[in-house]
Amino acid sequence: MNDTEMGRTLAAAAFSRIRADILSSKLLPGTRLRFEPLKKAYGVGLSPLREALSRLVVSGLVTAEGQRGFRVAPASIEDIQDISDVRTNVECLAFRQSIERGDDQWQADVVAAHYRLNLLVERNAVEPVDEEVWEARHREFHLALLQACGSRWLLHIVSLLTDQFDRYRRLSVESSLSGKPVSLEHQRIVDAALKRDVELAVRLLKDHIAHATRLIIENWHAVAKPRQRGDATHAALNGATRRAVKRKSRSPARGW
Amino acid sequence: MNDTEMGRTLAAAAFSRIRADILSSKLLPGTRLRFEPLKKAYGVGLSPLREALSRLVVSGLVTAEGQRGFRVAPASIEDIQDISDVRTNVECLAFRQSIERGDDQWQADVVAAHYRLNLLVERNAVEPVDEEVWEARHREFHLALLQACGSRWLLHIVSLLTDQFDRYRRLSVESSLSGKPVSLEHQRIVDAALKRDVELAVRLLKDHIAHATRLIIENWHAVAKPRQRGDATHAALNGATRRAVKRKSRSPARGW
DNA sequence: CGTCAACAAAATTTCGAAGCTCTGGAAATT
DNA sequence: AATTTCCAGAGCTTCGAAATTTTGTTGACG
Repeated sequence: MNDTEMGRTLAAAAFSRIRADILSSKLLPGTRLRFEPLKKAYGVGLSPLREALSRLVVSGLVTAEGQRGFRVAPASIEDIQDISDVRTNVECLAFRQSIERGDDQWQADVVAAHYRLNLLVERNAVEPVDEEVWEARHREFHLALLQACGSRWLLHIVSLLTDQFDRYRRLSVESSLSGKPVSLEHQRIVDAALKRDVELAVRLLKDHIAHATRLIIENWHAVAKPRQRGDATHAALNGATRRAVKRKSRSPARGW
Repeated sequence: MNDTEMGRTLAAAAFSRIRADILSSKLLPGTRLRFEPLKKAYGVGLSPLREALSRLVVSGLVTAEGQRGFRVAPASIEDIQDISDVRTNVECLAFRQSIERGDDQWQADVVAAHYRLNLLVERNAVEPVDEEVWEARHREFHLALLQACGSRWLLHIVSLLTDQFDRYRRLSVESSLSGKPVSLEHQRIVDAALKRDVELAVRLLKDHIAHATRLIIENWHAVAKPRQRGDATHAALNGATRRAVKRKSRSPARGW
């Protein structure tokens, strides 16, 4: 495991790894997160685990209910619709500011990030590329576009929303790696941004997000419904299956 | 302590209480958060404390550095300026949607929240009103304005930013309780919102935030600089004072 | 006299066990 | 037969001590 992301404490490492497993849909929405299985799966004790899960609760990827433990945050069409709307608004705002304020260094970073992303897409035509790597590059590309906005908080909020959005995308869409239209959209966004055509660039980004959202929602019924509130942490992590649990569902929603 | 906010676990209770102490500036920016003092101050063990502090890290009110413990998030003029800008953008967006979508129930809630806030201001002319109560009502009022926006995530983000903003306001401004101009601004915002004059209402809200931000920044040098990276948890919680700590400051910033 | 290394003290992080709450099912009551 | 109460098992939460890491100090060396 790379030590780039994983901080210096076991708790921070567990946080990163569980977050990654939720984003990659190895842990499905509604899955109960029991401690014994998690201990075995991630090889850490209770304290770091609780700490990691607590952080994920505030991040919105996990829910905590009273004395009844943790679950992967549930997923719904209403939720992804909301996330998509808010992300569009916030990210376009940041993009606008970024284009207006960006200097030469920013332009260079955008070009570089775009190039690195494309490299993967091209290589993928020859040999299969690790999905995880593409996700990282894709995230870096979108971040690069906004980097010059000048607002730490805007970037932080976009980051939160990107986590949420990506979870839904990866839950619903098989893989965006080989998507030709996606690459074309990226190219056009870069072109408009470098030409400082704010209105066009922002519109293209907006369409890009809308396009992705449409794909997510179209595929929704095919993927998301089965075993929504499933119970099996262990199952999720090694392929076995268990019974689903019926419960009166004490208004789960999110913990805020 | 009311059991409304404090959840059902000790960890959740500690989270609420520490959060409240940071927002009320009982715990100053940069203050080291050592465990022994905190254990005594809040009467809980290590596990719930760590969990609470972990959640506060993600909330942006506390920073964590490797194996060197936790601190109250530092404060700076750049930071409050950024927070103010982002809050203005996000909150105005939510307000706009709220006015457009709000129904009768929303109007009634706005009027009620405004009335409850004013009640306190008037009572304050007779006997001193608890600052904590005013803060809660003030928050509820602003929330009521946005409640009809229809977006859970927008409200969540506004809530995050409000925490940050309020910390700076209470750190810098003595008390907004008896502020006559503030009350007038609230009144005008309500009037415009009820008349569904979106442009006017949004502009007034924008000015309201800008006004508060100006006060914060004007008072900045008088309050915020002294003992910025102070060391004393215990001191902060009972009034004593200790030496300041000089350190090479391994790029603190925020933990994201 | 300043710099560096080793040591000792303090603080944070982690582990494993004990306490408490919740869940599910069986027995008793209506 | 349906509802309620009680009990046992499972699981979550919390505590206190052990293990690591950091920090401050002292002494040796250049």
